[in-house]
Amino acid sequence: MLINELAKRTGLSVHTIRFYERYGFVKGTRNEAARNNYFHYDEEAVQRLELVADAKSVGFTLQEIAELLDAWYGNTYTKSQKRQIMLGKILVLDARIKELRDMKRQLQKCMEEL
Amino acid sequence: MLINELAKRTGLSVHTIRFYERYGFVKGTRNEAARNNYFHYDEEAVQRLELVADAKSVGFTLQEIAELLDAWYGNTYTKSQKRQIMLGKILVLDARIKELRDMKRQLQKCMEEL
DNA sequence: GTCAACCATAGACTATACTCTACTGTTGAC
DNA sequence: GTCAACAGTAGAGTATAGTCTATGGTTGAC
Repeated sequence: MLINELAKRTGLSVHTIRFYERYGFVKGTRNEAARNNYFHYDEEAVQRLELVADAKSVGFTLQEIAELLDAWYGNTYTKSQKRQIMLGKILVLDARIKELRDMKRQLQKCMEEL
Repeated sequence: MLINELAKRTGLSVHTIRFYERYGFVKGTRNEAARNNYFHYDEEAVQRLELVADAKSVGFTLQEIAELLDAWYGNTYTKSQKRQIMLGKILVLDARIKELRDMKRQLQKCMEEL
Protein backbone atom coordinates (compact mmCIF):
# COMPACT_ATOMS: atom_id res chain seq x y z
CA MET A 1 0.00 0.00 0.00
CA LEU A 2 1.01 3.62 -0.43
CA ILE A 3 1.38 6.13 2.39
CA ASN A 4 -2.15 7.46 2.02
CA GLU A 5 -3.66 4.05 2.65
CA LEU A 6 -1.26 3.43 5.52
CA ALA A 7 -2.47 6.68 7.06
CA LYS A 8 -6.09 5.59 6.72
CA ARG A 9 -5.36 2.15 8.16
CA THR A 10 -3.55 3.50 11.22
CA GLY A 11 -5.49 6.70 11.82
CA LEU A 12 -2.27 8.70 11.69
CA SER A 13 -1.79 11.62 9.31
CA VAL A 14 0.54 11.30 6.34
CA HIS A 15 2.63 14.06 7.94
CA THR A 16 2.98 12.15 11.16
CA ILE A 17 3.97 8.95 9.37
CA ARG A 18 6.66 10.82 7.44
CA PHE A 19 7.83 12.30 10.73
CA TYR A 20 7.97 8.80 12.23
CA GLU A 21 9.90 7.58 9.22
CA ARG A 22 12.79 9.81 10.25
CA TYR A 23 12.83 7.89 13.54
CA GLY A 24 12.87 4.61 11.63
CA PHE A 25 9.47 3.52 12.93
CA VAL A 26 8.49 2.39 9.45
CA LYS A 27 10.21 2.30 6.11
CA GLY A 28 8.68 1.63 2.75
CA THR A 29 10.27 -0.16 -0.17
CA ARG A 30 10.70 1.31 -3.62
CA ASN A 31 9.75 -0.47 -6.79
CA GLU A 32 12.82 -0.35 -9.01
CA ALA A 33 10.80 -1.11 -12.13
CA ALA A 34 8.48 1.86 -11.68
CA ARG A 35 9.61 5.27 -12.87
CA ASN A 36 8.11 7.00 -9.82
CA ASN A 37 9.81 6.94 -6.45
CA TYR A 38 6.81 6.03 -4.35
CA PHE A 39 7.29 3.99 -1.19
CA HIS A 40 5.24 0.87 -0.59
CA TYR A 41 4.28 -0.38 2.86
CA ASP A 42 3.26 -3.83 4.07
CA GLU A 43 1.15 -5.19 6.92
CA GLU A 44 4.07 -5.05 9.31
CA ALA A 45 4.14 -1.28 8.82
CA VAL A 46 0.54 -1.14 10.05
CA GLN A 47 1.38 -3.25 13.07
CA ARG A 48 4.45 -1.21 13.87
CA LEU A 49 2.49 2.04 13.77
CA GLU A 50 -0.23 0.56 15.93
CA LEU A 51 2.42 -0.37 18.46
CA VAL A 52 3.77 3.18 18.26
CA ALA A 53 0.31 4.57 19.00
CA ASP A 54 -0.19 2.21 21.94
CA ALA A 55 3.26 2.92 23.33
CA LYS A 56 2.71 6.65 22.99
CA SER A 57 -0.61 6.53 24.82
CA VAL A 58 1.06 4.95 27.84
CA GLY A 59 3.63 7.71 27.94
CA PHE A 60 6.70 6.31 26.18
CA THR A 61 8.80 8.86 24.33
CA LEU A 62 9.67 8.38 20.67
CA GLN A 63 13.21 7.46 21.73
CA GLU A 64 11.88 4.69 23.97
CA ILE A 65 9.52 3.56 21.24
CA ALA A 66 12.41 3.28 18.81
CA GLU A 67 14.12 0.94 21.24
CA LEU A 68 10.93 -1.02 21.82
CA LEU A 69 10.32 -1.49 18.09
CA ASP A 70 13.85 -2.72 17.71
CA ALA A 71 13.39 -5.22 20.52
CA TRP A 72 10.05 -6.28 19.04
CA TYR A 73 10.78 -6.56 15.33
CA GLY A 74 14.48 -5.85 14.86
CA ASN A 75 17.60 -7.94 15.01
CA THR A 76 20.09 -5.59 16.61
CA TYR A 77 19.55 -7.24 20.01
CA THR A 78 19.96 -10.82 21.17
CA LYS A 79 16.92 -12.62 22.58
CA SER A 80 18.22 -12.11 26.07
CA GLN A 81 18.72 -8.37 25.47
CA LYS A 82 15.24 -8.13 24.01
CA ARG A 83 13.79 -9.75 27.13
CA GLN A 84 15.74 -7.30 29.28
CA ILE A 85 14.33 -4.33 27.36
CA MET A 86 10.75 -5.65 27.52
CA LEU A 87 11.10 -6.35 31.23
CA GLY A 88 12.41 -2.84 31.78
CA LYS A 89 9.38 -1.38 30.05
CA ILE A 90 7.05 -3.61 32.08
CA LEU A 91 8.59 -2.33 35.31
CA VAL A 92 8.12 1.25 34.13
CA LEU A 93 4.47 0.45 33.40
CA ASP A 94 4.01 -1.10 36.85
CA ALA A 95 5.39 2.02 38.48
CA ARG A 96 3.14 4.19 36.35
CA ILE A 97 0.07 2.11 37.20
CA LYS A 98 0.87 2.56 40.87
CA GLU A 99 1.12 6.35 40.45
CA LEU A 100 -2.22 6.41 38.67
CA ARG A 101 -3.87 4.34 41.39
CA ASP A 102 -2.44 6.61 44.09
CA MET A 103 -3.70 9.70 42.29
CA LYS A 104 -7.12 8.10 41.89
CA ARG A 105 -7.22 7.36 45.62
CA GLN A 106 -6.29 10.98 46.40
CA LEU A 107 -9.09 12.25 44.16
CA GLN A 108 -11.64 9.91 45.70
CA LYS A 109 -10.63 11.00 49.19
CA CYS A 110 -10.89 14.66 48.20
CA MET A 111 -14.36 14.07 46.74
CA GLU A 112 -15.59 12.39 49.90
CA GLU A 113 -14.38 15.26 52.04
CA LEU A 114 -16.13 17.91 49.93
CA MET B 1 8.90 30.81 53.67
CA LEU B 2 10.65 32.35 50.67
CA ILE B 3 10.85 30.80 47.21
CA ASN B 4 14.20 29.14 47.84
CA GLU B 5 12.84 27.17 50.79
CA LEU B 6 9.68 26.33 48.85
CA ALA B 7 11.91 24.92 46.10
CA LYS B 8 13.81 22.80 48.61
CA ARG B 9 10.61 21.56 50.25
CA THR B 10 9.00 20.54 46.95
CA GLY B 11 12.05 19.40 45.01
CA LEU B 12 11.19 21.80 42.20
CA SER B 13 13.62 24.42 40.94
CA VAL B 14 13.04 28.09 41.65
CA HIS B 15 12.71 28.57 37.90
CA THR B 16 9.97 25.98 37.64
CA ILE B 17 8.06 27.45 40.56
CA ARG B 18 8.17 30.89 38.95
CA PHE B 19 6.97 29.32 35.72
CA TYR B 20 4.10 27.65 37.61
CA GLU B 21 3.25 30.98 39.24
CA ARG B 22 2.24 32.30 35.82
CA TYR B 23 -0.30 29.46 35.69
CA GLY B 24 -1.58 30.44 39.12
CA PHE B 25 -0.46 27.18 40.71
CA VAL B 26 0.89 29.10 43.70
CA LYS B 27 1.00 32.69 44.68
CA GLY B 28 2.98 34.24 47.48
CA THR B 29 1.97 37.19 49.62
CA ARG B 30 3.97 40.34 50.01
CA ASN B 31 4.74 41.91 53.33
CA GLU B 32 3.63 45.56 53.04
CA ALA B 33 5.73 46.59 56.01
CA ALA B 34 8.98 45.32 54.46
CA ARG B 35 10.81 47.51 51.99
CA ASN B 36 11.69 44.53 49.80
CA ASN B 37 9.18 42.95 47.45
CA TYR B 38 9.81 39.33 48.37
CA PHE B 39 6.97 36.85 48.17
CA HIS B 40 6.18 34.62 51.12
CA TYR B 41 4.65 31.15 50.78
CA ASP B 42 2.72 29.04 53.27
CA GLU B 43 2.16 25.31 53.79
CA GLU B 44 -0.68 25.28 51.28
CA ALA B 45 1.81 26.31 48.61
CA VAL B 46 3.85 23.19 49.40
CA GLN B 47 0.74 21.01 49.20
CA ARG B 48 -0.38 22.60 45.96
CA LEU B 49 2.99 22.02 44.33
CA GLU B 50 3.04 18.43 45.56
CA LEU B 51 -0.34 17.95 43.94
CA VAL B 52 1.02 19.49 40.73
CA ALA B 53 3.93 17.05 40.75
CA ASP B 54 1.62 14.08 41.34
CA ALA B 55 -0.84 15.20 38.67
CA LYS B 56 1.98 15.74 36.21
CA SER B 57 3.40 12.29 36.79
CA VAL B 58 0.09 10.71 35.83
CA GLY B 59 0.04 12.66 32.60
CA PHE B 60 -2.21 15.65 33.26
CA THR B 61 -1.31 18.80 31.35
CA LEU B 62 -0.71 22.08 33.13
CA GLN B 63 -4.10 23.27 31.86
CA GLU B 64 -5.81 20.28 33.46
CA ILE B 65 -3.81 20.76 36.63
CA ALA B 66 -4.96 24.37 36.83
CA GLU B 67 -8.56 23.15 36.75
CA LEU B 68 -7.85 20.44 39.30
CA LEU B 69 -6.21 22.88 41.71
CA ASP B 70 -9.23 25.14 41.40
CA ALA B 71 -11.58 22.26 42.13
CA TRP B 72 -9.38 21.18 45.04
CA TYR B 73 -8.55 24.47 46.77
CA GLY B 74 -10.41 27.22 44.92
CA ASN B 75 -13.88 28.67 45.19
CA THR B 76 -14.76 29.34 41.58
CA TYR B 77 -16.78 26.11 41.40
CA THR B 78 -19.73 24.88 43.44
CA LYS B 79 -19.36 21.64 45.38
CA SER B 80 -21.33 19.82 42.75
CA GLN B 81 -19.14 21.19 39.95
CA LYS B 82 -16.05 20.24 41.93
CA ARG B 83 -17.33 16.67 42.26
CA GLN B 84 -17.99 16.60 38.53
CA ILE B 85 -14.43 17.70 37.75
CA MET B 86 -12.92 15.17 40.17
CA LEU B 87 -15.07 12.41 38.74
CA GLY B 88 -14.01 13.36 35.23
CA LYS B 89 -10.35 13.08 36.21
CA ILE B 90 -10.99 9.72 37.89
CA LEU B 91 -12.53 8.38 34.69
CA VAL B 92 -9.52 9.59 32.71
CA LEU B 93 -7.27 7.79 35.18
CA ASP B 94 -9.30 4.59 34.86
CA ALA B 95 -8.98 4.70 31.08
CA ARG B 96 -5.26 5.33 31.38
CA ILE B 97 -4.81 2.45 33.82
CA LYS B 98 -6.56 0.18 31.35
CA GLU B 99 -4.23 1.29 28.54
CA LEU B 100 -1.21 0.61 30.72
CA ARG B 101 -2.47 -2.84 31.64
CA ASP B 102 -3.15 -3.64 27.97
CA MET B 103 0.32 -2.53 27.00
CA LYS B 104 1.81 -4.59 29.82
CA ARG B 105 -0.09 -7.64 28.61
CA GLN B 106 1.16 -7.08 25.06
CA LEU B 107 4.75 -6.86 26.30
CA GLN B 108 4.41 -10.01 28.39
CA LYS B 109 2.97 -11.89 25.44
CA CYS B 110 5.78 -10.70 23.19
CA MET B 111 8.36 -11.82 25.76
CA GLU B 112 6.87 -15.30 26.02
CA GLU B 113 6.93 -15.71 22.26
CA LEU B 114 10.59 -14.76 21.96
C1' DG C 1 30.93 48.46 54.32
C1' DT C 2 31.42 44.63 51.38
C1' DC C 3 30.59 40.26 49.44
C1' DA C 4 28.18 35.96 48.70
C1' DA C 5 23.70 34.37 48.57
C1' DC C 6 19.30 35.52 47.80
C1' DC C 7 15.04 38.08 45.63
C1' DA C 8 12.40 40.04 41.43
C1' DT C 9 11.17 40.81 36.38
C1' DA C 10 11.65 40.16 31.53
C1' DG C 11 12.72 37.71 27.96
C1' DA C 12 15.64 34.32 25.28
C1' DC C 13 16.61 29.45 24.59
C1' DT C 14 15.78 24.26 24.54
C1' DA C 15 13.57 19.65 23.83
C1' DT C 16 9.84 16.87 22.32
C1' DA C 17 6.46 15.85 19.14
C1' DC C 18 4.25 17.09 15.83
C1' DT C 19 1.97 20.03 11.82
C1' DC C 20 2.08 22.72 7.93
C1' DT C 21 3.88 25.09 3.71
C1' DA C 22 6.31 25.28 -0.51
C1' DC C 23 7.61 23.18 -4.37
C1' DT C 24 7.90 19.58 -7.70
C1' DG C 25 6.87 15.13 -9.99
C1' DT C 26 3.19 11.10 -11.07
C1' DT C 27 -1.12 8.91 -11.86
C1' DG C 28 -5.49 8.09 -13.56
C1' DA C 29 -10.26 9.31 -14.73
C1' DC C 30 -12.51 12.29 -18.14
C1' DG D 1 -4.12 16.47 -22.77
C1' DT D 2 -5.56 18.33 -18.51
C1' DC D 3 -6.73 18.49 -13.86
C1' DA D 4 -7.57 16.79 -9.20
C1' DA D 5 -5.54 13.78 -6.05
C1' DC D 6 -1.65 11.84 -4.61
C1' DA D 7 3.64 11.07 -4.26
C1' DG D 8 8.32 13.00 -2.66
C1' DT D 9 11.83 16.35 -0.24
C1' DA D 10 13.10 20.25 2.49
C1' DG D 11 12.38 23.19 5.79
C1' DA D 12 9.47 26.51 8.59
C1' DG D 13 6.06 26.96 12.29
C1' DT D 14 3.39 25.53 16.64
C1' DA D 15 2.33 23.83 21.36
C1' DT D 16 3.80 22.30 25.76
C1' DA D 17 6.77 22.47 29.49
C1' DG D 18 10.29 23.92 31.13
C1' DT D 19 15.32 26.09 31.69
C1' DC D 20 18.51 29.72 31.52
C1' DT D 21 20.45 34.53 31.12
C1' DA D 22 20.54 39.32 32.01
C1' DT D 23 19.85 42.85 35.02
C1' DG D 24 19.22 45.02 39.21
C1' DG D 25 17.74 45.33 44.10
C1' DT D 26 18.12 43.13 49.27
C1' DT D 27 19.96 40.72 53.19
C1' DG D 28 22.96 39.15 56.53
C1' DA D 29 27.33 37.33 58.22
C1' DC D 30 32.00 39.07 58.67
